[in-house]
Amino acid sequence: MANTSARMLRLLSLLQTHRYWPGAELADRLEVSPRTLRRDVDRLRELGYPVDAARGVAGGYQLQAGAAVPPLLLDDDEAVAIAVGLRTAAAGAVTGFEETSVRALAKVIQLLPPRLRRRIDALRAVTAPGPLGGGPALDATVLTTLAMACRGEERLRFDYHPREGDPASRHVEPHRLVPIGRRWYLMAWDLERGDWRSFRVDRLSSPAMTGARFRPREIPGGDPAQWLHSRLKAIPTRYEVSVLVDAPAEQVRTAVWNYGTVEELPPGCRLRMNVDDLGWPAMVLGVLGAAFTVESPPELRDHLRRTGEALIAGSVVDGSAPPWRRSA
Amino acid sequence: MANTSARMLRLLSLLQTHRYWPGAELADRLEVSPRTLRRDVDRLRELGYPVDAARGVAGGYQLQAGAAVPPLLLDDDEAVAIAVGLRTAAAGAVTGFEETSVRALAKVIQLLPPRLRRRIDALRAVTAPGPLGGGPALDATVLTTLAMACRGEERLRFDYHPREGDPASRHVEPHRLVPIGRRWYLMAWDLERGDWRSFRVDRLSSPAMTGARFRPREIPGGDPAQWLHSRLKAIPTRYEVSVLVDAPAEQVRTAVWNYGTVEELPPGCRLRMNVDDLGWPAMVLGVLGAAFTVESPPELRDHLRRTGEALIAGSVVDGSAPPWRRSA
DNA sequence: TCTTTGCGGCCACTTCCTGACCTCAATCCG
DNA sequence: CGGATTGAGGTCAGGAAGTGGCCGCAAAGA
Repeated sequence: MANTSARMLRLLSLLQTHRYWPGAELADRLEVSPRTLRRDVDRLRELGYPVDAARGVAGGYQLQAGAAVPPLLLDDDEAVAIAVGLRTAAAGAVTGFEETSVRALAKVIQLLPPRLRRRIDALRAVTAPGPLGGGPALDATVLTTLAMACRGEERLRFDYHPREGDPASRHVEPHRLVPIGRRWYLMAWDLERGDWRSFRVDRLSSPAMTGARFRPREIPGGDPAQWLHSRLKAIPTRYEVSVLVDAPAEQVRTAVWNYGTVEELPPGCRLRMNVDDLGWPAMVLGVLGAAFTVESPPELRDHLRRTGEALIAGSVVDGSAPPWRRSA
Repeated sequence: MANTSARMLRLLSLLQTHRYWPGAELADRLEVSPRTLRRDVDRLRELGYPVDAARGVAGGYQLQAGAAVPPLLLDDDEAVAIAVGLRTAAAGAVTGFEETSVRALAKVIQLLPPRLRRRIDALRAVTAPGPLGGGPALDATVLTTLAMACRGEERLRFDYHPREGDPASRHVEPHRLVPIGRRWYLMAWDLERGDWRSFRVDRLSSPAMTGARFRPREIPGGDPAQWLHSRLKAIPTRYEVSVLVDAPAEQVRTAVWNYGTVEELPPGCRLRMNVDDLGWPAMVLGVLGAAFTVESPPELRDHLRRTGEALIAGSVVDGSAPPWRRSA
């Protein structure tokens, strides 16, 4: 603790917390003379972290924004908040940030003390917001374990429940984690099969890093995202939704988030979505409040009619017991 | 750059990135002898950051999780991802983390270089997820400016558009930022009126820190959240929704997020929400797919009927032009 | 078994850190 | 305007600490 480096870190930490610190107080906290404090501040400035100083009564030091990101010195709550925020972003709350968020999350998680990790894991699954249960539930712990294994180039064992067939244990060299649509895929070299495989993260459970490290192999084709895309084209979704909507494309785009594609078709637009569950498109259409026509699939028509009837039924004025009680 | 402190930070940074570093390479990068590197690693360990070392061929150093959060050394992308994630969490994506997230966000934002801040601000408004336009649009830049002013104890000017009356400029000493329900409120001492006031953040625009610092006053009653709550009770929402739902309380609770309260009423439950817009409760009811009865308000019945009819209308099979084209 | 790679003691040399003292400069207050 | 407060920074001497080179040792893996 008597170290200079340690003191500099503490100083940085102090400067990151409150905001204006009188020199005397800083010197006191760091247990050095004011002269040395001034030198420390100078050192920080030389390192590229601009420290602002105000003179006169109620003067003090303050860390400002500089050219580089200074080392963030976080307390527990802040670290947890950051991890939680990243996890949400990774789960798709912010379009386009899934991958970067997972990378940053892996870094943060890896450095976090176990007790904080537990606090974060306590908020178990993070569902992508929006679908209200329509999206696949994503176990954030699984996701971060995978990300850490990719980063650390560590072999991985997990149970995998394929679309068809029985669950089985796998042993792989994990390479990349790729978000496509609202899902995450793990690209890995399957050690038992001796070939590249992609795994849907939500079908994967109890991943465990084995501790064995490996040298990354060449990824076929170079671009993993593209490779995955080409593989996934073959996999069908349950419903291909196509709806003509009488609303500006922009409005529809906002409502569907990035769950579907919107095609301008003045004065309205065509909305296409690939989903396994019809609840989400129904909700979007209901909220839009615009006229629309279903092109496909027929099942969506049924679903909409049923939802519509349910809404109307519930809106009936009825002073007696609710219908679901009467029928019971 | 020839400094020990700087080198330690660089070492920490390196150890935070890849994962396993051969000692020779680290020594090379830091431009010191291997012996000194070993000493640096020791120093890190003494500071409480556990560095794992593996011997033998393909050995190396690796930073592990320790008792404390080590200084996070982030690159640009990671910093942006963190800020974006925090912003989303602050906007209410994760229940219960709004306040902590905003605090952490203020800290991060304050330290971020302007170019990164611009990248973050480019993703303008973050709407609370869920309502799909139903919640108030929150300008994240405004929110962080307020948080920074609170933290830095700097006076603030902004334009405020009250619920009733004309917009006017305000000059305040900002004290706390409090999330209540889905909204943010700023507690501040109004300098012109010489009294405590609360401001709804989404009614507030172009905030600017004046640079003048102030000494925080005593907050009346001590607990700001409570004080605000008592103030807000008086303010009515437009609709008080109450619906009996034939579904387990737990399921309903998941669907409404924290927009309303759910009261067990076996075999179903009663859902209460206070909203300004009926779209959100309608959506929840539609997605639930359970039978329900509206208790109040009457407007919700109309709204549901109209939505239901719209859904049914759109589900009609019709090979020709869509209805909204025929009528045009 | 042999090689690779980290561990850490020892030593001499050099660097830089520290606290004390001083003068100066900006800011705020009355 | 003058005095008080608070930061800036030069200089100096003593001492603490960092450094590289050397060594033998201990794991881990082929």
